[in-house]
Amino acid sequence: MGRHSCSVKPKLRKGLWSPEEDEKLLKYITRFGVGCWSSVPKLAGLQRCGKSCRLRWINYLRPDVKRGTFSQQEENIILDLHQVLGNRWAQIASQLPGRTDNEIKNFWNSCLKKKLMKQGIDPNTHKPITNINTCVKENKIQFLEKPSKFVPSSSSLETGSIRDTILSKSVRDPLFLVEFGSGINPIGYTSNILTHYHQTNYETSLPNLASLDHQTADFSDLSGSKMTINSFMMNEGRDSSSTTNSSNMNTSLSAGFQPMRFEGEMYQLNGVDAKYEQACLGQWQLHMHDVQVNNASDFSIYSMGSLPGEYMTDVFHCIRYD
DNA sequence: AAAAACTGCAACCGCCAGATA
DNA sequence: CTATCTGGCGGTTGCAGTTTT
Repeated sequence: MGRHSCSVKPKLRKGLWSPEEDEKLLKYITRFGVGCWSSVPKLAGLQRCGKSCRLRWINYLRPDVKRGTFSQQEENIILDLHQVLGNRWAQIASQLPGRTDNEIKNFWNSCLKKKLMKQGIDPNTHKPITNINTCVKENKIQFLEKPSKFVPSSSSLETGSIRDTILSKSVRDPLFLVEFGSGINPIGYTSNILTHYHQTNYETSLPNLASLDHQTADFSDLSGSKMTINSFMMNEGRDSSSTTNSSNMNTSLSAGFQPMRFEGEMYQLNGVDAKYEQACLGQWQLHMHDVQVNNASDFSIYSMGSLPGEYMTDVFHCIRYD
């Protein structure tokens, strides 16, 4: 049929191009220019199919091919265009002089995609990663039937079940769920949950754990249920340096940060206050991880919003995959 | 030091659309 | 109109170098 594949023909070389082959192709194109690719191998003395020659020229030998790391500007252009065009690499490449579709595709798959996901952005839609409603609809998760041993705070859970609360809340953090593999008893299980609270605009973002300020706090309720939260504070990917004191929760941040000042209650755990003074100038994130659930199937964390009296609630619920 | 795992990237594969016989 | 050829494209693979165990 109308399709062809160079691999069908015998005796043709495949794989990486040798410097000699490059030289032959370069010499040929330089002298005769780009024409009918199917005749190039024969005329240039190459044991390659025309398609392979074309690709080698376009992606590597072409004199205007720009190699090396992508600049921040190029990265931004790719992100913007991908949001509009999707995986139309050739169209994206046409807006970046010297860059090939293959190079952009590779850059996307190996770098940008991961970067977006770390920020909690779905690389396909460029929107915050899937919310719990989708997970529930797709039967990816299942709520434990066992009720919480914690008494939910009246402020956030006064109406409906915890499940309802979770389903109705707008999910800001793609990893706000405590997840357990099938067969794992959540009681006594230490997860590596990561969550965050984004002060300024509630955008979702996965934490960059490269630079963190760390502190640990233990909490327990009246029934003796305990959890340990190691919290990290960072400032939007910038290097951070801080000193924290878990007893008085005063935090000072310097080096690479916009100055931060703490002046208010940070969060409250199931009625147990964690007198964690906070507030800030500029963007910041709070990450919590290593949440150890000793005796609870769910718990909640309350964070204070940027406006007086504004509270944000994160409800965590132990979930089991089946 | 060696093996395993990971990563980046060049190249290949299969499909498609347009051109041509 | 149909068959074939060709170039273009996006998805995928596999190699080589690097990092981790």
